[in-house]
Amino acid sequence: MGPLDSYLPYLLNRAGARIATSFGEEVRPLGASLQIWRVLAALRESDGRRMGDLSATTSIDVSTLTRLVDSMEKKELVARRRDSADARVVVLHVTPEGRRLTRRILPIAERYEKVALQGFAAAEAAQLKEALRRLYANMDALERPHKARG
Amino acid sequence: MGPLDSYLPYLLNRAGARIATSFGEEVRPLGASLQIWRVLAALRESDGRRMGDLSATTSIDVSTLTRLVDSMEKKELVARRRDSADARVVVLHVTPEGRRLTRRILPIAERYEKVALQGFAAAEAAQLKEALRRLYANMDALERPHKARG
DNA sequence: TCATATTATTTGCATTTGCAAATATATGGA
DNA sequence: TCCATATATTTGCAAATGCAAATAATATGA
Repeated sequence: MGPLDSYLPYLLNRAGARIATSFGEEVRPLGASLQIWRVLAALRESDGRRMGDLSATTSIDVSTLTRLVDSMEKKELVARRRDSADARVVVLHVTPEGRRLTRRILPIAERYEKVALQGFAAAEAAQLKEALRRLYANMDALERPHKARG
Repeated sequence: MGPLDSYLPYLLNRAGARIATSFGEEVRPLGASLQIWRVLAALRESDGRRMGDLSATTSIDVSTLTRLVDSMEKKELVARRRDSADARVVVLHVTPEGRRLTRRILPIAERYEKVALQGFAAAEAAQLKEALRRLYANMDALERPHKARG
């Protein structure tokens, strides 16, 4: 392996960690955290998702998610509901308070996207995103067979 | 903000998390972890780095790093040494045992790079890496002034 | 229908994490 | 020299994390 800064996982982690840390600092004064935002963003995309689904889309381990959702329920940001069709399933819904917080964080999130891609032509940005999707999909090849991914 | 899967920080985190989780599972049987690997890889690039430097290049918080290095010392993978010129500084050196572990992990790391970039033309891969470097540098714009980055 | 396997979520528990404060050393003036 | 400030690392402590086991409900098949 050559120099670190041509090693893809390194570059990926470094960029991701930097955004994550900085973003976390910014939303903290709002009583939020990066992980809280991830859940809210996933619910904003489609409300009433189940725990396992949320875990897959947020990349938060499902056991960690359970406890994160506990805390979010205490803050009245979301509400758990048992699925009527399949009682094993728990679905999450945002509350008005959750929507309010989401609205406050959204502009920050948009700013991050903008700053991160500063100096990128639209086509370059699109290319980068597509590459990240491809890369993610490529990892299927290493996944242990018993554990599927969304 | 549009759909999650066109939001860059989301794509970045998702790809990074997936590689990280999978890689972590693979090196665990070797008695290592992703974070241990990050430190070893940084030292492989240049041995005898100080804690703050290592923290910056691995994206591991320096207080976390202190304790990680404690555990790595116990495993005899690295050795702390006080800098003779400036006694505040601690520099880290790999031990033979550390080099042995590094050699065992290297092929795994190389495989990850290969798998992640499967189907990418060389030029595409180079482009992606360059984009990640640019993106990282772009984050300077948001960094609070007092806190520099390497 | 009963036993067994499967799927979804939570819990137990030890480890890791990261902010803030503490410690240790260094540096640059009065 | 002494004091104030800056820099490097560690520690205290509470919270977050993640694996494995436990719990709960459903589906399958004899």
